[in-house]
Amino acid sequence: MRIATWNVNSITARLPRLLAWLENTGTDVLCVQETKCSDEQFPYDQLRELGYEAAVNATGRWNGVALLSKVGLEDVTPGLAGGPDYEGVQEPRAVSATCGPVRVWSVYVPNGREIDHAHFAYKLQWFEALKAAVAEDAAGSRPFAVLGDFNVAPTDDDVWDTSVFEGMTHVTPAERAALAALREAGLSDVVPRPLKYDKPFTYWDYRQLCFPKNKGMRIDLVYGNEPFSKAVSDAYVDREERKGKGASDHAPVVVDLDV
DNA sequence: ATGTCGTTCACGGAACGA
Repeated sequence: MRIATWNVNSITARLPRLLAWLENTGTDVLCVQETKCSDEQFPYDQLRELGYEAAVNATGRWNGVALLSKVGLEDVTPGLAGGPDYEGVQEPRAVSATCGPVRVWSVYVPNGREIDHAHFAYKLQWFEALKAAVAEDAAGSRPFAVLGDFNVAPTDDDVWDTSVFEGMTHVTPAERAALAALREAGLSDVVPRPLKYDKPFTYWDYRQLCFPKNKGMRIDLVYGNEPFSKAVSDAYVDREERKGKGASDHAPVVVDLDV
């Protein structure tokens, strides 16, 4: 079974590439982030033609997540129970479902913006709620994973230049402690292999030729429980998908499982 | 170069988020 996560930065803008990528890779389950569309705008029909059911939590211009599956889609739960509001609203940043033998979450963790911004406190609260919401499945015997854009680089090796990130979000001890808490709950980081260069970056800013210069970060993560992690036969970043015109600023992370 | 994208609002280009 092939499972992947991809922040597409608008599923509408990315649809031709998304459909081609799904066909070419034969992905069974895809966790999508930043759909940037409403439920009405979601391309259910085109995806169904390729054999995918979709579970969607999306409201419009910002955020939005989905799960695409051709191996079943049961017990769909949109949202993060107990999660914080931001400016009075529960943003669409999580959706979970059972896809065949695996229980899966697609998450888009808040960015945080600046360390002293209210969005940063919101990010940390969101992580707390996520840990509480997944604890039971993380400790369970069914293969379980949280996949998505975590907006945190787990270690200094996961950014292209640590000096650039001093005083910035994505690398702070508080954010890394939030990831550590998820690991303590029974999840482990399924680190993909890079297809080129030495580090498995998953995101490169559109600006300043970051991708050609490989000024990237690893912020799209796969956090699996023990039964999931044991079943992993391969994991890689599909950096080819970051190339060329019409690319997202994130590359897909692909995981192959023996389940 | 705050150098790129994507969306919205509203109908060209700014504002916003990432």
